[in-house]
Amino acid sequence: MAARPQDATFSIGGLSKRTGCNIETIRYYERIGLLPAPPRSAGGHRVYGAPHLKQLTFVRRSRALGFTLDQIRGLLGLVDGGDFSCADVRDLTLAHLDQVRDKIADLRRLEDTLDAMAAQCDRGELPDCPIIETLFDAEP
Amino acid sequence: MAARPQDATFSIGGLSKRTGCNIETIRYYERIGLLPAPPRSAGGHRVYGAPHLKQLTFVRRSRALGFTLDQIRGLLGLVDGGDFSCADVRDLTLAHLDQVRDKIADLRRLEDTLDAMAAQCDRGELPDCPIIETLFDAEP
DNA sequence: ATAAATCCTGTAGCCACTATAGGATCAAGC
DNA sequence: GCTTGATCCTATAGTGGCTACAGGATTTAT
Repeated sequence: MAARPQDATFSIGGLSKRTGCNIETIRYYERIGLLPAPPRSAGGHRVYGAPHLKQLTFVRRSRALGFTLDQIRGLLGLVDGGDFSCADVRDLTLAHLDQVRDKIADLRRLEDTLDAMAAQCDRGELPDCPIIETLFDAEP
Repeated sequence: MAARPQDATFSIGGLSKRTGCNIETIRYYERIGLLPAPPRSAGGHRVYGAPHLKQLTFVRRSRALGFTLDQIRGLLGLVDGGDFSCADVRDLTLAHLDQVRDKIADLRRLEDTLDAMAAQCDRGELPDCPIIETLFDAEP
């Protein structure tokens, strides 16, 4: 019997290369229960397969989308439960989307303020630095 | 002689109320050298005055603008040096502004992706959850 | 058989705080 | 002057999400 590709196994280094996830981070995820502990070789090395690759990809992709590890745990719990509802997943996603939008709004305000500060400086030839003045004076 | 208002002193709690900065955070800033250690009362309580209030305001305001504590240390160093150049301050501000803009761009991409994912779900009546599918599949 | 690469565990560090525990001191009222 | 309650003190540990060692053991390639 030829080994099918989905039966392939690999070391933690292999998993790291395939996912772009740091080795230390993989072990960290296992420690905090975000990845299942894989079987070990005779010498104690971790041996991964396709399901681990899939789950780690899920975690990394979710992280890249800004989900916290706790939110990801929630998503994985829904998936693993089997009978998860699509609506639950959607709710989690929308809640996160709201957070992202809030953050963007915050940063935009920040951008405006910083921009205004730098612009004041542009006009140059002032006795004191207007940026420092702004920072020292209490309310915006 | 009547005490002028700028000679007023206050406890750490007073400084906290005046700046909105947590007491623990004030002590933390002192520990890491971001605020000078104030004189103490006979019993060992910290006694603050106007200059401390001014500097803590500076720190909090800079934090609110997203500067890291290290950047703030840099700004304070420039100010304390006395002969700081306005251009240096401006450079630091502009560098930070760039970082903020990068972050906004990142979050916008995130927003788009999350939005698209949620929208897929909206169309409903699918066999499997499209969000979960998306997260499990490798590249965006 | 050996050398180099990879792996193991355990611990500690990063940022910017926040939260406790277990006391000491202060300000106000009587 | 004394008591009470609020405030203060230090020291230590925890948060999230990793990252970076140290000091070995194992695997892989030659």
